[in-house]
Amino acid sequence: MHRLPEECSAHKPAMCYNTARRRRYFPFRVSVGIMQRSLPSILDGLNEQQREAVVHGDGPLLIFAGAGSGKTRVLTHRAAYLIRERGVSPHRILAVTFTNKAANEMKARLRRLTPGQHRSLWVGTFHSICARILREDGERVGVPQNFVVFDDSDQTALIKDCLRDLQLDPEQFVPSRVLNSISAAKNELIAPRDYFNWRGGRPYDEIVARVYERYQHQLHENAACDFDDLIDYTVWLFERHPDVLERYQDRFHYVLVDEYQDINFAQYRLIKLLAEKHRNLCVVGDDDQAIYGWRGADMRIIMRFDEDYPDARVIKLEENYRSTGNVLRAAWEVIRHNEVRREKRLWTNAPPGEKLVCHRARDEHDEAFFVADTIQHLVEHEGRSFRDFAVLYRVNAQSRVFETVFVSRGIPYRVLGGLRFYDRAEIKDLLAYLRVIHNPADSVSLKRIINRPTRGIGATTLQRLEQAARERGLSLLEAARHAEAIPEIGPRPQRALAQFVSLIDGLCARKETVGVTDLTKAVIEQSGYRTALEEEKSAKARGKIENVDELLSATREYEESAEKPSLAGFLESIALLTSVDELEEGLETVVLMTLHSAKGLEFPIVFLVGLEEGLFPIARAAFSDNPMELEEERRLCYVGLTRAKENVFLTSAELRTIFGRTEHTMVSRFLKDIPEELVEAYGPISPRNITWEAADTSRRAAPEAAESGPDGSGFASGDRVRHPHFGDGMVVSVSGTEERPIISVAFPHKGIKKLDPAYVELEKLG
DNA sequence: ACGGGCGTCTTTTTT
DNA sequence: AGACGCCCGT
Repeated sequence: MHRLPEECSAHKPAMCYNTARRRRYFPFRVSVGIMQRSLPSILDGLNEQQREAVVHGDGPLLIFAGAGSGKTRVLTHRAAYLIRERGVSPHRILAVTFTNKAANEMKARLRRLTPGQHRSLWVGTFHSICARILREDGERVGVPQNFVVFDDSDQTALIKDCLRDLQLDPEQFVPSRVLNSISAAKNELIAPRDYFNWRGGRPYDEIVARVYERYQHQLHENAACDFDDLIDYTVWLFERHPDVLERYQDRFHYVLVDEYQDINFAQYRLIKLLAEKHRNLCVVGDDDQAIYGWRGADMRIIMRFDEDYPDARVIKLEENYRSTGNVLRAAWEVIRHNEVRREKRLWTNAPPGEKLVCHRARDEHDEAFFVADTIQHLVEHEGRSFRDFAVLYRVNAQSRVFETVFVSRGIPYRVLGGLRFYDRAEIKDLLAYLRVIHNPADSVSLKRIINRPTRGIGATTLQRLEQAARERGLSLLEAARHAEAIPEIGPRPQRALAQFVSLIDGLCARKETVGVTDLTKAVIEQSGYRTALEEEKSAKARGKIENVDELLSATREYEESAEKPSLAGFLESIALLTSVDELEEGLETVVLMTLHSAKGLEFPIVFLVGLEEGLFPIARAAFSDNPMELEEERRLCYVGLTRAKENVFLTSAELRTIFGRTEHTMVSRFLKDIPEELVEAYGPISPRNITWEAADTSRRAAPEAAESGPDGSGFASGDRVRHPHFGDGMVVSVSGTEERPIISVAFPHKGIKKLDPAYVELEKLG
């Protein structure tokens, strides 16, 4: 019998901080169900619109599915309906989701609705589906069969190499920014040679274009794709090889796409090509929940669906089954301020429920105390469990204070999206070994491990080796294999290299005969990795050894659950894992995550924290004169509010220290959008460790009451000022001493400037 | 070749 | 406040 992990850990008094523990490989292990006597009905319990969407026949269909309107249900029931009632072979259906978790959930539900048939249905994320297609047919566009997927850190490492090769100053051309530009181009299917014109031909763009070109070249040399390549190469495969496209078109008579509001141009193109022939394209989305514009998603795509397909059926799902009336009303009051949105409004039969609670804390510690107090109170006195709560924040950096406070209070919690298990250095090292074994051309991974653990191959040797590899057109491993022919490398490093090559060769020889777990074991032992850690004898090293052992249970788990386990499959599934995929359900813990990660999830009680101008909405949007950025922030707020089934707590801090800077804050404008009658306010509370009852007595009428302009400079947060050079801006904070205040002013396009009024003439605007 | 220590820089969200 | 990179001493 397989013991599910929650059975083991649910009643442990200790917390399961995910900082110490790997999360399970598969977020969803669907428990083996009892045999279905009779199939669940497909149409029962659906409302009129849902039913309409499910039974829609052929032709394009657009479903606007508001938050909590039963979207997943409609999607799965539609697939089941096609299979059971219309005789469509599941083999002919493709369903594209945003996360693996959503894909797994859909599979699990389909298993119940169409037992025995669900297996041949393709469900996956854009990236996993494309990876699968490229694995099959990628060679037609130059993608080798054993390609690897480069993650974020691989990409950055490679970009840095490219900058170095082109002798560009990484100060001037910040790797992460260059990478963003390249990614933006790839989202729009722009190839390196078109980049310069596409961007408008500034001198900077010419440089980026050269880096882009080199980067692509290097990816190719490494037999690697980055995330965006997976989509782009598949589109190119389809565009250049109509026979391949037709094969897939004929396979997938029905295409379903979830989260359509968050797709980018390349993904749009891909879906368009796939669905072109049969035109049975069903897309589901909600323009009010479009929150990925910053990474190339284009909500105009969903807005224009009915222009693209004039015969499209459009169905709106507006009945909400998740939240109370008050929560829904609050969400509405926020989102209705957006200009760019389809007309629609969620409604519910549910009672109004409790009011939202708002609290303005003194600083971020008090904010965390308030959240902890509230959680403890509700758990102790109102029968709530820790799993009922989610703390949602705008930026990951906010999680730390909550972690500290939760640890001290003994509140069990998990943080999503921080440092993932697979991002840890020791795990990445071992994965790099596996990747080199799988794909010897992967020089980025090889560089990572060539001297880890240290084996006498230092920076100088590596440099010489790379040089030789470049000159001879060899991969790093090939160059290392012939190290004795490189005169620049001394005899000692040559021997070390020879030994390293034979280590890799030995491991490669075993990859065909042993499973992933045994191979990984061999890597850990033969590479000397474990020995090196054991010799270190520090607490840190012991933790690493634990993680290394955890990796072995991950491979074991993979081999048990995968249909056809392989090294390639294991590596790929890790590369395409998202942070929510690691959210295991049913654990008795509070969950902390960003608002972005929370999309698609729901919790009885939600804390929306850090509701401050400049944090949420984030500074860039708050002080930008591009209203679209603010609209995206507002949608993010809408997403946060609609995660709650029963209660919402909204918090902010008067003083916030973040990234080592302390600043006075103003309450978020989103909070002010919510009508007073929906909100009750608590605070401010000054003594720490207050109890809920204490907070209760310090109830105040308005949360903004504590806002003040705290100094003698004549300037306060929120003032509009005119600068002789920068123009008009808004004071966002006042710091420094009372005699010598320093004022931070946000100027549109120019960012936030720290100004000393003693030197600059600042005119206060009425 | 290697590791420690110091200084600098960065901080939106992530498939 | 933390991560990272660089430089220096061993």
